Amino acid sequence: MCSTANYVLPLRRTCEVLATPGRLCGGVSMPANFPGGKSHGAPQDTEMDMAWQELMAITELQEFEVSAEGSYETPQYQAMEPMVPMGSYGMPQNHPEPPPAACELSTADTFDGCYSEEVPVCHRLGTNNESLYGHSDSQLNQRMLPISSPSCQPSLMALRGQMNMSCTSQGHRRANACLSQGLSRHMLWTTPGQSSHTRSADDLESDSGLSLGSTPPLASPDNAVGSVPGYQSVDVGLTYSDGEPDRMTEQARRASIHYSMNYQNQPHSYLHSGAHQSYYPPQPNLSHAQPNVPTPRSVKQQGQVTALSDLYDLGMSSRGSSQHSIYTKPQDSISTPAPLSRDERRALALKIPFPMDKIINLPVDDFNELLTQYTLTDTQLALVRDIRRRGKNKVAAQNCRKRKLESIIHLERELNQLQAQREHLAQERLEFQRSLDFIKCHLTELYAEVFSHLRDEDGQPYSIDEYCLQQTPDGKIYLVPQTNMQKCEPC
DNA sequence: AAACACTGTCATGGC
DNA sequence: CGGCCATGACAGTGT
Repeated sequence: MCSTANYVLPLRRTCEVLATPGRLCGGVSMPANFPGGKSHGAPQDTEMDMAWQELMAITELQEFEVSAEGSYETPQYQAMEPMVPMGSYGMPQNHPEPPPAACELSTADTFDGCYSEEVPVCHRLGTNNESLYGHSDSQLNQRMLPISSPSCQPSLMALRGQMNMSCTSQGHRRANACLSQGLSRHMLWTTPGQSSHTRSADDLESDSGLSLGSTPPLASPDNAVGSVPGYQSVDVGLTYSDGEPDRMTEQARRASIHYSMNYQNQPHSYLHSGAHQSYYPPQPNLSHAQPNVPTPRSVKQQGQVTALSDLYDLGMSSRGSSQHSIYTKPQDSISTPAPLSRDERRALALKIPFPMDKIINLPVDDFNELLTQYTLTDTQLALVRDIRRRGKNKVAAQNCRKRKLESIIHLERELNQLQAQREHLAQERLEFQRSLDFIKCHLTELYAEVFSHLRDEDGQPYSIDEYCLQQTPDGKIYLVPQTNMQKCEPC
């Protein structure tokens, strides 16, 4: 059954083939007379057969290459195909302890105990030795993988030559855990040199509501108070400094409220537009700016709204919120409402006869229709359009910031996931590399074992340093002199 | 006082 | 072409 004749057939044919000039990269032939029959002892042959079968199986592994960064580049490996599915060899991660990276497997027992588990293919082969021994060389050849490039002879020596290569690239760089932390919201929000720009007094006024480009200067009543004739004709009966809203006296505030209440007689008075919404720019969702987490500021906002509601309940149309003072800590939220916003004050000053929410939220057609219902001066029209523009932009800015925050949260989450995935892949790569090192080590030992059983015509062993085994595209194995082998390597 | 967060506003570009 | 929207930038305000 375990006839070594079957085993040595390929090598006998090797001798025959090698006798043909030009077959192996220059036609170097080296007759390898392998002991056949019983003259060399069955036990030795059996052991050799097993080693050979394992070697043939391992040969398929020549393509099993985990590309390590500059650590393991072998053209012969890359030229071979196809690749054995990795799963067939059992990844070391299934074992509590990974196989040793160095050649520690010098005994067959070690193979049985380790490699057979690591490489199920070999295990399978080892348990079916008899049938394997009965294979004809063609059957054995079927187990040998073809070479992708016939002109380039794959060399088992290439594997042997790599046996000493250490896989130093296993160490993966730990994912930068600080990256996520570094991507702080603050970093994204901060704009350098913000405070370096100083505005002139006019600029400050523009910040207080002047529309520099879209609206002619007369559209700004704050400026127009002293400079625009059209505005001078407006007597609102109150004085305030736009730049000092907090200094708005209670008397002035009451005056403004009283003034606004005069609009109750108008067809679209502030109160008619809805008590809680009148003069109240759209606050689509105050929680937008601070999603989910109620900040002290949002609490204050709520309190402010409550106070405003009280005001409205009292019949006051004042919204009581300034663009910057809406979050002002209510010193006396009941008796002292927050000052009006600039636009609200301007609207009051110019006697705009409809509420802020309508100015801002009405569709453009309705808005234009609303404007046609009143005879407004150019100043008033400009102010109304500015109020509308600013109000819409305010909402847009709030939404924009909300989206920005959500985007940052999403990206941070994604970053964490990618970092975890990267670490997982790095670990997997390390395990693959260990497995590959083990397989290489095993292959080297099998290679040496095969050589130890080869004999020339005089019964002398072949030197592993002088000869090498080569596999041809048809799967045959040849014994080639090392010097010729080296000559063939460049191809 | 400095740093930071939040907000409103403007300018700009795209639709 | 006007209106709307999105967004970066800036400044004011509060914590």
